[in-house]
Parts: sequence; C-alpha cells; structure tokens
Amino acid sequence: MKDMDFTIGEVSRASGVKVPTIRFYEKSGLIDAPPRSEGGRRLYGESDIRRLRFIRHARELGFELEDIRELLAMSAQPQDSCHHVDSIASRHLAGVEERIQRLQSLREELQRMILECGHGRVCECRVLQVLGDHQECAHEQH
Amino acid sequence: MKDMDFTIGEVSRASGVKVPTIRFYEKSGLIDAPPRSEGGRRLYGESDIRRLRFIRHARELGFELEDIRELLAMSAQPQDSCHHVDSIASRHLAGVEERIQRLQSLREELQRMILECGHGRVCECRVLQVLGDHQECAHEQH
DNA sequence: CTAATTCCTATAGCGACTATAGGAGCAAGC
DNA sequence: GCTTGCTCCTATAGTCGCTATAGGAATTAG
Repeated sequence: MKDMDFTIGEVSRASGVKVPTIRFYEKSGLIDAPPRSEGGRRLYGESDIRRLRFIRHARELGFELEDIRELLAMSAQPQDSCHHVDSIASRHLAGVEERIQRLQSLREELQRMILECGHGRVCECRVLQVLGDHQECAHEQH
Repeated sequence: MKDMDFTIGEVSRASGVKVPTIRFYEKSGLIDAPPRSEGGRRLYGESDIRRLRFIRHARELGFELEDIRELLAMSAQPQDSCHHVDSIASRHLAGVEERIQRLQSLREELQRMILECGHGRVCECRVLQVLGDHQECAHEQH
C-alpha cells in the first residue's frame, strides 16, 4: 500500500473497466473495497489496475466471474500447483469449442434458409417454412 | 377455434417448450392468452402447438424474442413480400458469423495458453500470465 | 465564485428464462 | 367417500453481468 493515487475514473481509463462495473466488482467481492479520501471517494493503487486488467481480459476471453474469482484466488498462492488453473481453462476451452460447433451448424441452416428463399410472398417463404417445421432442417443437432 | 383440448402440460410436451416458459410467452405477448376450463386451466389447440414450435425453433436458431415477434406478425400476412423476413434472417446470420469469428480467435488463444503452460507452479503459469497481460496475446481483436 | 465534471449511494432494468412458495383442481385406487 | 399424487394456478424473486437512472455531494477548471 504505497501510493493510492488514482480515482475510480482514472483506474477505469487505465484498466478499460467502466466505472459502474468497478463498483459492481467491488460489491461482488472480486476486488477489495479500497480506502477512501476525506470526501469519501475511492482511492486505488497500481495493483488494483493490474487486477482489473486481469479481470477484463479474462472476461474478454469469456470466463465467468465465478471462474475469475477462482483464478484470482489461485494467483494469490504462487507456490501452489497450477493444475487447477489449467482445468478451469480447459473446461472453458471445451465450452468454447462446443459453442463454435453449434454456431457453425446454425450458420449453415441460416444460409440455406436464406438461399432457398425466392424473395416472393410470405406464404411461400422458405425462411418461415423452415422455422415452422424442424423436419426441414438439414441437421438434427438442435 | 375448433378443439381446445390440450392442457399446458400437453402442449409443453408436444412443442418442447417448458410450462413456465409458455406462461412467460403469454405474458410477453408472443402467444395469446387461451380460453380457460371451468377450473381456470388454460386450454390450447393445435395452432398453439404449431406457434410454440415455431418459437422454439427460432429460439434454437438464436433469434431474439423481438425478432420472433416480428416473424410471427409477418407470417400472419401471407400476401406480403417476404423481403423483411429475409432481412431479419440475414442480419441474424451476420451476427452469427461474427460470433464464430470471435470464438475462433478465442479458442486459439485458450489453446495456446494451455499448451504453453508447463503445469508447474502458479507463479510461472502461462495461463495466468496471459490473462494478466494482454500484450501476451497473439491476436489483438479482443 | 461559479459552472462543469466527477464522484457517491441506492435502486431498477435488461433478456430469457428458472425457481420457489403456497395453494387449488383432478384422476385413480382403496 | 377419501386419500394420494400429479398437474395446474398465481405471484414473486433469482439468475448473469452488467447498465441506466435519480438525486445528491465533492472536486476541479476557468
């Protein structure tokens, strides 16, 4: 706790996390409640910026706050094995791969639907027909 | 309005939409409030099952309820041009394609992170290092 | 000294449900 | 007729990860 020099707006700009989101993370226990100025304003240090950057980056990579909470706790125990860190990341990767699969078959379905539409009247629109009848789908995985 | 023979549980099983979700759709105006039995229970017909199937299928394809509301309204006007139907589907396809792109670069990042981890101590874990420093990323698109 | 900006708290809203609580209706077996 | 168990009813709160709003107080720039 050397220099607590930054306002919430400054750490927001420095970390890329929006001001209300920082307060939200504090309430959720992802970051500690910082000390306050005389006027009651939050005062942050460099380490808070690093922590917020970590959170932001993990969120961009699609980790849930619960995962991030665990990852942060683990990085506070530098001598522990990183096996569990790996397992969180791997589980997350598996989820991402599944979502890619699902979206790809979805994309094909949509492309086919749009391609087959003769752009005529609604009553013969393939898009609406396909939506109305799952049988019309090429894939069954949804 | 010929036969209103089905209970909410039956249309749920027939359409694949869960019972509380059907009531939620009713409240949201996606389906009409059906007539009731003497005892106050909802009574549905075949057309409700078709409508719920349409909704479920569109949801599985990732359309938002707002889009589905529009698609349903359009399919009630069979003589209109289906141009707008197309535009909703195309807009949706573009969104799906973008999400696939984002998830793919995400996957690479996660794979690299996990691969490079030597499974040692937390203090030298690549996963945590990468999360802590965006510079370490191969891609800049997030 | 004033005006603009930033900060504070508390609360509500988003989307698309899901879960819970506390009842009431209804069919089948005894 | 009665009980058991299932389904149904309503209303409300919770999920996730924020975002927006209202109504102030503090700080900063001119």
